[in-house]
Amino acid sequence: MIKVLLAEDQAMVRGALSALLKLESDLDVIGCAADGEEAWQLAQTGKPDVVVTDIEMPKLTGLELAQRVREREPGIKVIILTTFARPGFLRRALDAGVGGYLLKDAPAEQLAEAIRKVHRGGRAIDPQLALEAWSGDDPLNDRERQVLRLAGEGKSAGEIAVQLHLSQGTVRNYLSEAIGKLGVSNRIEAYRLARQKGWL
Amino acid sequence: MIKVLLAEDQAMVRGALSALLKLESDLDVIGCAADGEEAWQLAQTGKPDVVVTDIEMPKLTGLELAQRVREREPGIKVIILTTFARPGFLRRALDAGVGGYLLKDAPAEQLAEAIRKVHRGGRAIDPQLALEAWSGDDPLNDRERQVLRLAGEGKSAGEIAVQLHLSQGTVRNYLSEAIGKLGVSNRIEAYRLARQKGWL
DNA sequence: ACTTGGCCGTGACACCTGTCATCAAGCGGC
DNA sequence: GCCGCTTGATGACAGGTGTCACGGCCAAGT
Repeated sequence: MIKVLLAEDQAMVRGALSALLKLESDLDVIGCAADGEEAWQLAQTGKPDVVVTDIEMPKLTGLELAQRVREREPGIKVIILTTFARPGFLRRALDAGVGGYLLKDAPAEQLAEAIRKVHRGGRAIDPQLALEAWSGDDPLNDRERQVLRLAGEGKSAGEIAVQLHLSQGTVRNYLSEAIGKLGVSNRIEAYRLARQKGWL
Repeated sequence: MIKVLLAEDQAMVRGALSALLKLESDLDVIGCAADGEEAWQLAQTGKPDVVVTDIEMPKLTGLELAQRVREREPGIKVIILTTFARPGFLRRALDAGVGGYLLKDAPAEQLAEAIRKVHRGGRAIDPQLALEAWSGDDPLNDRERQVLRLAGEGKSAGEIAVQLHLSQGTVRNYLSEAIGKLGVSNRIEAYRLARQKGWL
């Protein structure tokens, strides 16, 4: 009997996934968490074999959760289950030592399969995504990322400068750098591209 | 026995919701569709009592599907099940005559309940969303929406002008109008706000 | 025929953006 | 020490953006 903990912020999806896994006779859903923090609590008390988690969650993201689990509960495996086919996310997930990375686009049967495979010590990485992951590296540095994030929220160079304690000119330099590196022609496109790639 | 058709583009979620509904003894999931077009085909052949559909789907959105169902298969009820708590979406859904509008944030039990209620001829609208829906009207006209959509993709006034066969100055006027109406200070914020409200 | 209102365009202005060359301070490394 | 490197600042410039006033056109209303 494989003990599974489910972390997913959308209640409807959480309940549905739970129902899905309960159909499998060799899986035991020992808990459901609505955010990363709750998942971490339940992981410590419930001692699941595998944690299935979304990435975008309140309080603690799935990636942060994975990292913490590896550091402090290395016996527990983590599988990321997310909407986002972003190479950057997969990269970071692998860095955090996850056992699996599945997309919500994948057929439902794959989830139980992945849980069994990871529990046996294997890895379950979405195949087409695995290819993409090594196709493009994040060219941005920390400052460029920060600046781009704020620019994407509609902030002007001046506002960004205040927030980051830089001069306005420096902010514009970083933005210009980012725009150049990404091969686009303005901050909006730069933001969209970086976001789509999972680089923010 | 209530016959249910499920339309949802993410396979994992589709399968999970199907598993969830199959736990209910009075519900019969007669089909699952991965896009709006497939859902429409299955709705015609399978004659479900209720269609549960996501909004964002390939080929035909949930809103368009709802409209078509009301026009050509008025006996079939539609329930929208979506991530997006956007007043504009709810408004359009109600205009399309849907029987229910649920959020994926809602507890899983509500789905079966909503299906039963709608099948009995009732309505199942997410309560907090119903309030919001009448709180703010879309102040934008068609041109402003078009221009804002393109601006949000990072296009400059010149590029937008070419695409819409307008002059660059006119495009800037529309953008300025939209920015003013939304009470923000640049096109990026205007785009984000309009998008968040479901007005694009 | 006259007015009203929506749609589109123009021109002018201040300000913001994106680019580039350049400079200064700090920080390991050999 | 001197070197190379990084981080941040500065100033200048062309071009884009946001605002505004104004003018023409056309389809209703009256």
